Amino acid sequence: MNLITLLKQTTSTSLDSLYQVKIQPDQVLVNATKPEFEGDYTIVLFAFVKQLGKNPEQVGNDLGNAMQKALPSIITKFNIVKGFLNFTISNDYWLEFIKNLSPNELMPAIKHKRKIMVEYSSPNTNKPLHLGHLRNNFLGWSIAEILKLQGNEVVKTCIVNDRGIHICKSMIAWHLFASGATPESSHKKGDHFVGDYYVKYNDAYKAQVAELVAGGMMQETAEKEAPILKGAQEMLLKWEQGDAATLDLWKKMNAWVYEGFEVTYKKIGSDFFKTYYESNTYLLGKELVEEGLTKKVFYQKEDSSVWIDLTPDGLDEKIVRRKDGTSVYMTQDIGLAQLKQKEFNTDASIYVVGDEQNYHFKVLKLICQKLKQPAADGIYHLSYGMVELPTGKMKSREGTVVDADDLVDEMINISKEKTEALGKVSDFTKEQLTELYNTIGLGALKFFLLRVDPKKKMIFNPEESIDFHGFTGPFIQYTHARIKSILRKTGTAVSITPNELLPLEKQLAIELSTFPEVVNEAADNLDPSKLAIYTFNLAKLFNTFYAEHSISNAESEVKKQLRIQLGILTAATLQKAMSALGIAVPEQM
RNA sequence: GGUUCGGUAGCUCAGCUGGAUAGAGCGUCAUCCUUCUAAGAUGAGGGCCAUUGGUUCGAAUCCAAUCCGAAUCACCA
Repeated sequence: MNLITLLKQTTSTSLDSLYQVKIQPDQVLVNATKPEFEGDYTIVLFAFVKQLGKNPEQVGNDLGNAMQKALPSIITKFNIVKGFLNFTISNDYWLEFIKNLSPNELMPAIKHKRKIMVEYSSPNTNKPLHLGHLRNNFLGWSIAEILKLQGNEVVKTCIVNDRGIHICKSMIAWHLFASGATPESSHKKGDHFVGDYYVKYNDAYKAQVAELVAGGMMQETAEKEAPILKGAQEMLLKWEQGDAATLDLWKKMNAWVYEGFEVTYKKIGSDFFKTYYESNTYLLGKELVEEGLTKKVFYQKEDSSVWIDLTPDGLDEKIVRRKDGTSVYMTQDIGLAQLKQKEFNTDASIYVVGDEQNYHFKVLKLICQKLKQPAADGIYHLSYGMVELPTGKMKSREGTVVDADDLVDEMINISKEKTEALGKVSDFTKEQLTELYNTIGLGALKFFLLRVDPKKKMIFNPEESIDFHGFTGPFIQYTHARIKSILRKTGTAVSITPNELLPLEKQLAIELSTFPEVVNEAADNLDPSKLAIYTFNLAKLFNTFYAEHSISNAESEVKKQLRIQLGILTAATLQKAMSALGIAVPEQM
């Protein structure tokens, strides 16, 4: 059992036997003691002094004595400052902890394992990936790894948005302006090539609207009448009717995009167990509309469109089938949720989607619940904030985006420059160097995007390059490499014997002991930033320790053994935590 | 207008299930490589925690109102 839980329980039982008062262990607040006071853990007494009708000094003394008696091998002493009861934990307890912790078993599996689907990435096939997609991909990958670390089975999926009017826009632009050009002929990555035509469409559209307005047309009418828009709409219609030429063009252009995506995904390390294509799923959910009507969850208006009334739940009315019988986005999503449930039978399904769709997912879950879909309660939306530029939102069609490929390449280049300037890896082969640059560059980028609370929007300034010092991926990678360097010299065979613990040694042990809780917290909140912060704190603490105490040149052999073990455990914990963020840690850098 | 989310150091962010003197990183200034990797460490400076009121022994944290910003409330996806 972990120490904090033990302290809470013992507090509860001690108070019961002292005063015959029932206080649940959950109600007991146990904190790490502030450094300026003596002790390791603090129980806040105010919470129950009132209930007991005694002064804090009295309660603190009684409780302190009772707890020390109950846990003689753990609590060595206690003191009371105002309403705070500070316990000092015995060195033996921490020594045992350090001795028994295995680098291969840092994370005990949780009791209730689940099968969880994580859907992430969801690209559109009319443009290349940008910085916002990177946030999505890193979050999705990381939350999947965190859930796996807990012992869950995870299925990663992706839904590709490969049809619709926006796809037809780049198609019509290619049709009109490309005169047969291909990614090969223009030496471009396929997704970028197609994305260029999406921008070209938009430019042409704007020009046409302006022209119509200049000719005396109302702005609003012009926006509907622009010939290129008409062309795109016509293409969509043809696509839906299965027109062979249109489908050929669609397939050709999508294939270009997939080829480009594959390169990017490989580089950033995203993968999927199954990929769904909207062109296959956009008709799903039709039977569910019928079912909903029978169950009276949905109702039909005079024009025969079908709706659900969510006003009793504090939301609005929502359409689920148009009057022409076609389904809407929501209907598809309900259908897809049902399909995924049939195929994988998961306990929970996490959708990694931007916060602009908060409302959509609230409604989706609610409708699924009302339809009594088996997976309904397990729907979670990992909602993340947009990545914005100092000038505002990124817009693909305006071309004001930070391109994913460009940014990744830039990060790798910077890591190359910095590594070369430091000159610490002269013994590396060319392949090893390439791998190292990738590891560090991507590490910096991933950490940068994962270290903040997902639900907060973030501003990225392309003028300021992403840092390699301080609260960053490379800092943690560096700490890991440094420990490994020491361990290469000292060896890793250790035997821990009784020993006095210095404050920093104890602090390291305490920090290491909280790893499982942090993983669980990150998983429960779908928030990898909790782990990122933890790795930083651990690395920072180790660096302080490193500057203060020598490992290979320790005061005594006993100390050396102890510190080697602390080094092993710290390196392993950093490696585990970082890999759950999708970041590799090098042996040397 | 309704709903939701946010406002903490010059900048980027932690802390938010109420607890001791509000913490990091970057940037600024100063110190530390003949001893395990200086992508490091140590220290200084920097704060009406948006505003006002309330609850409480105790509020950055909870409640209410106000101000500012964002998203959303599509027969778009």
